[in-house]
Amino acid sequence: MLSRTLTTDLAHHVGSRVRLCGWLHRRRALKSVTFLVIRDRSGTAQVVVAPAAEVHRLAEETVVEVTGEVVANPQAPQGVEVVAPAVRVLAEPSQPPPFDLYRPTLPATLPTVLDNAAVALRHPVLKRRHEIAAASVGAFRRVLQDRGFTEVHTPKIVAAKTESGAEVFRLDYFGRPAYLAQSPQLYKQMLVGVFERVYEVGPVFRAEPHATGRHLAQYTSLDAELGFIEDHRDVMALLRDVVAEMAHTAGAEGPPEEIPSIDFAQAQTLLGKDEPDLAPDDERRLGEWARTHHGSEFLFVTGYPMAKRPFYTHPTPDNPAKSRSFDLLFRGLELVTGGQRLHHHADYLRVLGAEARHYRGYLDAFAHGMPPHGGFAIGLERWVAQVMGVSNVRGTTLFPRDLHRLTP
RNA sequence: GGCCCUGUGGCGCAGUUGGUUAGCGCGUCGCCCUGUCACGGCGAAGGUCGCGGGUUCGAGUCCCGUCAGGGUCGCCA
Repeated sequence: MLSRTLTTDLAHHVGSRVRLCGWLHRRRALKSVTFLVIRDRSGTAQVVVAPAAEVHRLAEETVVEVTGEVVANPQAPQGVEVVAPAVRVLAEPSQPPPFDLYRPTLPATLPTVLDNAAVALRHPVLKRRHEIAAASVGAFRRVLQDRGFTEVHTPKIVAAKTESGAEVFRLDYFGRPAYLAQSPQLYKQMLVGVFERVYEVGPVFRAEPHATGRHLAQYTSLDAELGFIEDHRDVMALLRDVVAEMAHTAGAEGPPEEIPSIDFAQAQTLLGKDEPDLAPDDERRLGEWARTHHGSEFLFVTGYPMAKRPFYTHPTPDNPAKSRSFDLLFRGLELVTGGQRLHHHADYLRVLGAEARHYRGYLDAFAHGMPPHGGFAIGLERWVAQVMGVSNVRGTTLFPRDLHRLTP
C-alpha cells in the first residue's frame, strides 16, 4: 500500500500518486467540480473531484482516505492539489458539528466551545494553542536538561497542605483524609538534596472558588528548583533563559538579555499606593510601564513582604521583613513566582513552630544538610494565553476544570 | 462569595414607550452555478423566547423568585 503523505508535504510529491488520510474539513460543491479540503494533523490540502462522483454528498468531518495524483496548479490554494482521487470513507459522522470548523475563527462563545470540546478543539486556531503549549513544555525541558536538571515526578495525593492560603481538594485515601497536591514545592526542595537540580511538569490543584479568566481548579505547573545558589537572582537568571527559549519556540518576542526588575516598594511608589499587595490592575499598569520604559514584555517584581509569602521563603538578611522572592509579570499578568528558600534546619523549626510535627518527611531533608537553593513555578495555561492573546485561561486548557465545569 | 451583565431555532445575534403570523447572518435540506479560496444564486424546513410565578385586555419586552453562563474584584500561577 502507498505510504501516507501529510497534507503539508504535498508540494514535494508533484507528479506522483499519494495517499492522504484525514477529515473532510470543507466541501465546496460547484456544478461540474467539487473541492474537498482534507485536514490532517499537519494542515489542510485541496482535492479536486470530477463531476458525477458520489463523494459530492460527503458530510464535513467524515474520516477519509484519499488516493490520487498530485499536480501543481496556480489556482490551488497552496499551489498544489490532488486530482483524480479515489476516496475511501473510514468513518461517517452521525451528526454535523455544532459550528463551522472551517471558518477562519471559530464562531462560538467560550462556554459553547468548552461544552463541545471534542469537536471544537479540531479547529486549527484552537488546536494551534495546544501545539504551542506542547512546544513550550518541550523548550522548558530542553533548557533545564541541558543544564543538568533531573526531571522528577512527585505525588499528587498528599497528606498535608503544602502552602497556607490556597484551599485544597480533600479526598478519601483508604479511609484516611488526604489532599490533591496544590504544588510540588516541598517535594522538589527535598529532591534538591538528592539531585541538586530538578524540574517537574505536572498538574496542581487549587480548590479556591475563583471565578476569573486566569484561575483554574487544575492547571499545569512548570516547576524548577536548584541548589548552590547565591541568592534569588541566580534563579531569576535561569528563569530568564527558560522563558527566552519558550518564547523563541512559540514564535513570540522573547525577553531582553536582562529582564527589567523593580523592587516591590518602588512599584508601590510608582503606582501611588500603600497596600502590601498588587491587584490585577496594578500588574497591568506595571506591565505597561515595563513596555514603555524598558521595551520589555517581561518584568520582575522583587522583594515582596515576607508576610505575603509562604513559610519557606528566605528573608533579605539586612531587612527581615523583605523576602528574597520575585514574581515575573508577562504582559501585565503574573506568570511566575519564585525565590530563594530557607535551607537551615533551625530556621524551619523556628518558622513552623508547633506545625513542624506535620512536616517530618520534609524537614528530614534539612536535618541532613541542604544547600542554599531556590526555584520557580510557571503557569503553563497563563503562558499560552498571554503568548497567543487569549483573554481567558479556559481557552488555553484542553478540558478546563473550574468552579462550574467538571465535564467533558 | 460581592458587584455588574447575559439567557431568543444547531451556532452567532436583533427585537424601538408591552400590541396581532418573533426577525437577521451562518449552518441544515432541495434546486441552480467549469475552479472554489469564509465560493456564489434561488427556495424550504427548523423556535414551549432558560424555568416558575405575578402585573396587564395583551408579556420575548415590566416585576419577583429560581437555574445556567459571562465580566470584574478578593486571591493566585
